[in-house]
Amino acid sequence: MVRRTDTRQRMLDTAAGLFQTQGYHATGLTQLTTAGGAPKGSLYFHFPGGKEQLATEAVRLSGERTGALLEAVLNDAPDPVTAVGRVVDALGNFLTESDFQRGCPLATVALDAAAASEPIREACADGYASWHGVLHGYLTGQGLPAERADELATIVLAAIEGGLLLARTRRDLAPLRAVAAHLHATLDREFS
Amino acid sequence: MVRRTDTRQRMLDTAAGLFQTQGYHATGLTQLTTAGGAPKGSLYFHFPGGKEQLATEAVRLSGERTGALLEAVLNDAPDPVTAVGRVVDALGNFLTESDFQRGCPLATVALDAAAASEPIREACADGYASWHGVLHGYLTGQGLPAERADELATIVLAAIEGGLLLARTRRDLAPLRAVAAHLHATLDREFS
DNA sequence: AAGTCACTAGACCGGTCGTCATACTTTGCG
DNA sequence: CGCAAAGTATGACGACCGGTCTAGTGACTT
Repeated sequence: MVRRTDTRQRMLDTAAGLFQTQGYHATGLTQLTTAGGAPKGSLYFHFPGGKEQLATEAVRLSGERTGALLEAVLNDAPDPVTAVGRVVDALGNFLTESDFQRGCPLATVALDAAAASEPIREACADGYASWHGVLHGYLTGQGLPAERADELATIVLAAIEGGLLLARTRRDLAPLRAVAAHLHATLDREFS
Repeated sequence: MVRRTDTRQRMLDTAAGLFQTQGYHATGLTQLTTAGGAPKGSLYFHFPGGKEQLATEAVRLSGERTGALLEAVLNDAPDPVTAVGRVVDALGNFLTESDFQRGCPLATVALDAAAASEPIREACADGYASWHGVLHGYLTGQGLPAERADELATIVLAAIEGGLLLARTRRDLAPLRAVAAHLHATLDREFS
């Protein structure tokens, strides 16, 4: 099929952004289409499954992009401690730059659509799983046994997610900084 | 003013439950009122501020209840390690009992209403702050210096929140268990 | 010129939140 | 006791916005 415009991709981009900050139910189709400069009718051509399909694909997109970014930052750092430090720093910057609107790309949708749509919930779960995979791969590459890397990856992910949630809600980076310090100490001990 | 019925309280109760599992925007007024057995008109008698006021008060209620529960569990335990372990166990039970619907009482609303309503966001932030205060008080009572207790309380909170988020999304207690193990080790080292 | 296909506009119906006039119940007081 | 006043309950109503989809436009092919 020859695509003549980039409408579909633009829709996904804006959808990913809006869903990240507002969640699934708070984001209306009108907002999605006008913000993306696309006509309302086009949505059902590109996404026959409607809003749910759009959200599912947007979530998958966010998950992949963030996963790739995570991998890049990790591989670019000299050691695990600075690697994770840089990841948290970057997330903190996203938060402040967006006036505490842009936290985790998946969390908001994950929570408010979990009860409503199984496909969306799955997409979020897959996203988290892929991030976990990236962390796991990195940690084993650093010499950790698979089992320990698994656990540690989960802890890093959970701590960061919790830190983002608290920081966004309190409009204050302090929780994220505390998490960063703790992860620093934890990884320091792990790779002594 | 003398209150003659319990309608208001019932509304708050059901609202707290629905908002916890579905979030703010996903929960309609119709659902709120029918689930609470009260007609729509009564809502605006008891909560002139409408849905937003109801949500704000429901969030405050959830925050206080959970804070009290947290305090009770902590004070009932023989030492910090088992104390935090019991908290995580309890949360895990809530999750499984509710088929992974009931995670953190605040997180869902915190994320999906943060961008839409400042009063609700504040109520969530206050809730988290109070939980942090409970943890902080407990840790200083166990002999930790105030500054360290502050940081550790944040870490415990963030890790648990992240664990709940991941566990709910993946419909799997594993992340929560990893968090529990990690907090166990961390506290063990702290109170060696 | 006719046909095909990517794409779009706007109408549709159902549900949203919020309001209101009305009805019922309890309280205070003569 | 009885009546007025305040407190509380009710659900029909309206303006509006939600997501959905059909009927249509217009560019490209053959």
